[in-house]
Formats: sequence, C-alpha cells, structure tokens
Amino acid sequence: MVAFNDIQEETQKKIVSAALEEFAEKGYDQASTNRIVKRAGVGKGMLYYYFKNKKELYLYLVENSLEAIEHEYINKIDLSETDFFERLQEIVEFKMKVYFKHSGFFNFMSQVLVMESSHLPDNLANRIDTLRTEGMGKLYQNVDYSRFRDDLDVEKTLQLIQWSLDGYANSIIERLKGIDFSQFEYESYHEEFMEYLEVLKKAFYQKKGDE
Amino acid sequence: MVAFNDIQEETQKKIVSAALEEFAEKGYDQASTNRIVKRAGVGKGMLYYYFKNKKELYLYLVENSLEAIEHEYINKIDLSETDFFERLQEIVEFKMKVYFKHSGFFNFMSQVLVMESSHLPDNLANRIDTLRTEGMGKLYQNVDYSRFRDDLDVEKTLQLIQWSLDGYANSIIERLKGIDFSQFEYESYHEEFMEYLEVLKKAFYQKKGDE
DNA sequence: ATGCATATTGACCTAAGTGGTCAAATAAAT
DNA sequence: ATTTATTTGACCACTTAGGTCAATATGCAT
Repeated sequence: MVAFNDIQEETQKKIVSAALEEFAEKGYDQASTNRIVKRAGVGKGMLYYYFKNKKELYLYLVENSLEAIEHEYINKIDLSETDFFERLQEIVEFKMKVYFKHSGFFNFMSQVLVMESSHLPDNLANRIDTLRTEGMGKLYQNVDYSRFRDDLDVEKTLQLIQWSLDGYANSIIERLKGIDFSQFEYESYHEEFMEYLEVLKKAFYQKKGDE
Repeated sequence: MVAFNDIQEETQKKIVSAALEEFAEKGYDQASTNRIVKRAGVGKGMLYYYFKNKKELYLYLVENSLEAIEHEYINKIDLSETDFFERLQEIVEFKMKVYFKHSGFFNFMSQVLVMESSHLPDNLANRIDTLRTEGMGKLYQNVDYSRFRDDLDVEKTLQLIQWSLDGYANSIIERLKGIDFSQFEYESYHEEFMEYLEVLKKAFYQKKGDE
C-alpha cells in the first residue's frame, strides 16, 4: 500500500486508521471527532495537532485513498483476457486481497464511492466519478459476449450477474463482521466464490460446442 | 389496509404518516421527534398529546404494522402453486401493490425487518422473527424443485436468484425516489420485471422436454 | 351567548453531544 | 539545563435531543 506513506508518527497513524473506520461506518456528517480520538486511544488535541479540522482530515483520507487506488488498482487488470468470467474472477480476487489486507481503507472507499460527491472539491469529485465509471468499464470492456447464450437478453443477463455478485459480497462482509483476519486464510471463501461463479457460468454461457 | 383504522383524528394520522417515513429513513435512534412534527405540519405538543413518548410511538407503529401484515399478507400466498417462478411472481406482484399504495408503511417495515429486534419487547421481537422466516418459507415451501436444471447446485441457484431480486428491488426503489405515484401506473415496471423473470427462468430451469 | 371539554401551539427546560481551542504537562533532543 | 516537539483533557460556544406545560383556539351542548 503506497497510500499514507508520508506518515511517520505512530500517533498520526492511529488517528488515520480510526478515522477510516469511523467515516466508513457513519459517513462524514455522522462521524464524530470525539469517537475518532477515543477509537485511536489518543487525546482530543492530537487530531487538531496533525490536522486542521474534521473536513481536512476527511479530504486527506479521500485524497490518499484515491491515489492508492489510482496507482495500485487501475492498470493492474488484464484487459487482454476476453472471457467475462475470467475477468470477473481476476477483479474479485484482487478486491478480496485488498479487503483482507486493508479492510479499513476498503470500507472507507466503498462509503466514498456510494456517497454523493458533489459537496467535495471538484478535483476529488471528478476523480471519484472517473473511478466509478472506469471500475465498471474494466469489467465489461473488450469482453467476448458471443460466449453468452444468444436466447437471453445480454444486458439483462449482465445486470443479473452484477446484482448476484453484489449480494454475495454483502453476505460475505456481513459474515465477516467482527472477525479478526489479520492472518486469516481466505482460501475457503475463494473456493466458495468459485462455486458460485461456476453456477453462473453454466447458467448464462452457451453450451460447449455451439457458437 | 386494516391497520391504523382506529385512528379518528386527522392530526394523529399526519403524525403516524410522518413518523413512518422518519423512522424508515433514519432508524429509531437517529429519528427525531422534532423532524416528525415538522414533517407532519403540527405543533410539537401533539406528538405527546397522542403518544406518551418517542418509544411508545415507535412501538405503536411496529405493533400495527405487524398486525396489518399478519392479517393481509400471510395466508394470501397460494401455496398450491408448485412452480417456483409463478410463486415468485405472485409474491412480488403483491409486494409491489403494497409498495405503491402504502410506501410509507412498506419502507418502515423494511427497516424494522432488517434491524436487530433484540431491544424490542419479546412479544414484538418474536413476531418479527416469525415474519422473517415465514416470509422466506412462503417462497420456498411446496415448490417443485425438479424443474430446475440438475447440473446446478439448487441451493446456490436459489441464493443467486434471491440476490438478483434484492438487487432489482433496490434499483427500482432507487429509481422511484422522489417520484409521486399516487396515481402511477405500475404496469411498465411490471412488464420489465417479467422480462427479468423470463431470463432467470430460461437460465435456471431445465430445457423443456427433459425431466 | 356561555360554559366546558377537547385540541393545538410553540416557547422553554435539561441533558447530551458537536467541532474546536488552549494552557499546562510531558517527553525528546540539544 | 534549556529548548523544542508531543500530548493531554478540561473547557467553550453551539446545536439538537426528548419532553413539558401554560396559554390559547376550537367545537359543541345548553
């Protein structure tokens, strides 16, 4: 993770980490600076020693999270793979790894991406917008759609798959709440995911042989 | 709708309606009695004239909503129909009708069902629990599962369909936010729904002929 | 019209929580 | 020993919370 690299001080790290969690759970408005410092286990003053105020802390987190994603996520997806499910697997595996390693950061960005970004500085709002559409694009660009069954509406098919995966992701996150996975094997979850993927593939791809 | 029938006073109706919306949007803790009376367009005192306090207002809403569902929802689903997608269609159509007629009530109950009910009186908590499991049961009981493709894990298939429908429902609700549908045709939405259902059916049912 | 009960209002109360400040204490570095 | 960088938490002004209540408006029976 390249983000938050400029931080040296331990106290500041604690604040950043606590703030990521608090903002992720409550959103900007409902997040409380008092709770952040309590979570971080430091005095109230430290937040205002390292950051000018609540808003600047938030913007700092957004800025650095965006940078991390821009440098480490985008361009790591192999667009030459034209099989939809291979592509999907690649993306989900990558996301899973990030989640298990940096769940605070991951949840924070999820919050940011789902929120309206209109009240943020143009600079950030635009980059968030780009990320939203680009994230979609990575999944659907340069995919060989002829492998899908031709007796089904492809657009609706893709939408259904999307919803299925969203639901699966939510159920995973729900199941993992409160579980410590600092040294957690994600192999079992990966296996389960592959089984669901297999069902979708069998359901929506052409039977082998016809093309 | 049989619930809330014992209400005579117009003012009380306004409060109930406003409270349903406020609790649905914010949940119990974040809901504000000040906002409720503002929404209802009545003075602060009226809330405490008709209800003892915030908690009792909330419990009144839960109680009456549960009664409405218990009397009008359960037992209206035809369990003799063994085709999964026919059953599904029946349930969703019913839900859609309720949503279009009583969206405040519908959204409130959605909130109640998704929240933890442990802090409610046993009486209500139990009925909510029953509703949760029974609601699932109505969809899956006495269904002819042999019509599903036998090369797919049935349990995973059903789970995927469930997630798909949840995603579809959310997208509908999102699209409808802020739209007035007091005299809204829901035919167009119904048609779209049937198309999605058709895709799912083709994807997960056996090809006609083999059994 | 008069009197009485029912409805209705909004200023007001206390308590809790908000973002933010700062003098004072502590720890580190020189 | 003295300066410098950290760290604390009591404190401030402000907002909002749930809840109360004296004052008033309304409807109705006589």
